[in-house]
Amino acid sequence: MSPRQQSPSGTADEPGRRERKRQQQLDHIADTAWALFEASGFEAVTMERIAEASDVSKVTLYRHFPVKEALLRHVFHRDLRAAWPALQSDLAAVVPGRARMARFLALQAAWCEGQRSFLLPYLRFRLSELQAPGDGRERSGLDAIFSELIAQGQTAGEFRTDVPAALLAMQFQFVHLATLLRCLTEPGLSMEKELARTLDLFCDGMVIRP
Amino acid sequence: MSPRQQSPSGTADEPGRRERKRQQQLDHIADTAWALFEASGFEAVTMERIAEASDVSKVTLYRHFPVKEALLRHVFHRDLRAAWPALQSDLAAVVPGRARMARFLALQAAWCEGQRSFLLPYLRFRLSELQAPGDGRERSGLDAIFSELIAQGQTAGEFRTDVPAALLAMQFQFVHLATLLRCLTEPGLSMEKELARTLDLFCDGMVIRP
DNA sequence: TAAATAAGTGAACGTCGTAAACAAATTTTG
DNA sequence: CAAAATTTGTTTACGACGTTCACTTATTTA
Repeated sequence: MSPRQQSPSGTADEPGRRERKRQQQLDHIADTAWALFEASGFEAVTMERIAEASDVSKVTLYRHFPVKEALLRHVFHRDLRAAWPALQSDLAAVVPGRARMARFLALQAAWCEGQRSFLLPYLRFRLSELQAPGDGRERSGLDAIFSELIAQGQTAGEFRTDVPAALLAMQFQFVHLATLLRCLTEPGLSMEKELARTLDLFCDGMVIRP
Repeated sequence: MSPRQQSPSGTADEPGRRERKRQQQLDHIADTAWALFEASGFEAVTMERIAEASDVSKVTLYRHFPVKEALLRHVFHRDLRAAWPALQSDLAAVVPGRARMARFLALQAAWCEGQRSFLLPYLRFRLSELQAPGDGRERSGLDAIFSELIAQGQTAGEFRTDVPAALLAMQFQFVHLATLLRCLTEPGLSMEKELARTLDLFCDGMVIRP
């Protein structure tokens, strides 16, 4: 055979056969788990059953997904990556800053409404892993997005710059998660309205001013 | 024996022998656990070891404290109850609203600095049980305090009233917890300064105004 | 005094998540 | 191309976790 090189093309984005099989394996396990969740509910499905149904050993399953919630994260993040281009061009049509954030939250609310079933355990998980921001954990797509949206608002002169965008984003992410959790646990709340209210409160503050 | 009545005195606050022994038992277990935590660190101590050291069966331990973190909560809440009167008279000397909240946070920061060792697992726990506010869970002392402080600010005309005090308190509690967690995980941050900054942000909002 | 209630005990069980030792496939290196 | 190194996966076993069940003991209530 001719000695072919592994990453010959200009960019180094060719994952290699091993990495490709790995991603396949990940997707396969996550999809299998998702089907089980839909059949029996998230809580009722055990890791052993997922391993069995995906036809991998328990140890292998744990290597890829240390906790059950990570399976949800895999699917949700894959969805987000898929929806990102369309989302981005939609946002580009709105002026940066507060208005663009409001638009993003409205879109997100609509998406979340369609995911009510497994959103609660996922948010719990996100909240618990949100605690140690600096320790090399893989940052979710969301905080990167918030950071970016807020930085845009700062550049536009609309948002204060005495607090770093990353810090503002972290604070906002907590009230954001809190709001979503409230909508999921308290019945009859509109996610869109509550998220809009949270954004207003975060922008205008609690103190009354003329 | 003469037929003594159980709760004869005007108020019904006489706990009865059983309840008294129960509280004793709770304190005894929590204190024993605390000693173990200080000796070996929170994570390293197992529930079995706590049961053994307190000389109660594992089932009994789990009956009183379903999770290890509940032991921390017992001690922390006992401390808060003990410190509450002094705290309250201190706060009464400051004008209600933002200034009083700032004072409370400063006091709390000082207290937290002395509790660094086991504060992190406790805050994680609080955050996780904070999710379902309405489902009959025992509310911590803190959210009641925040609700009260914020309601005072509303009465004084300083805080907006278009959002209920309870909702403002919940939102604030999240950014408050987030700030404490950040101070514990990132080294070299002053809790007092960061909490003050969080309060300022919550009061004034993210948007720049003249 | 008798019945109801609450707290506690001991043993056993199934699940969870991990560690150790080992096998197979794929890069990398000589 | 073959050998070594790395990655991926499996089997087995183990300790901790949290719960269930049947059973004692103490207190409250009738």
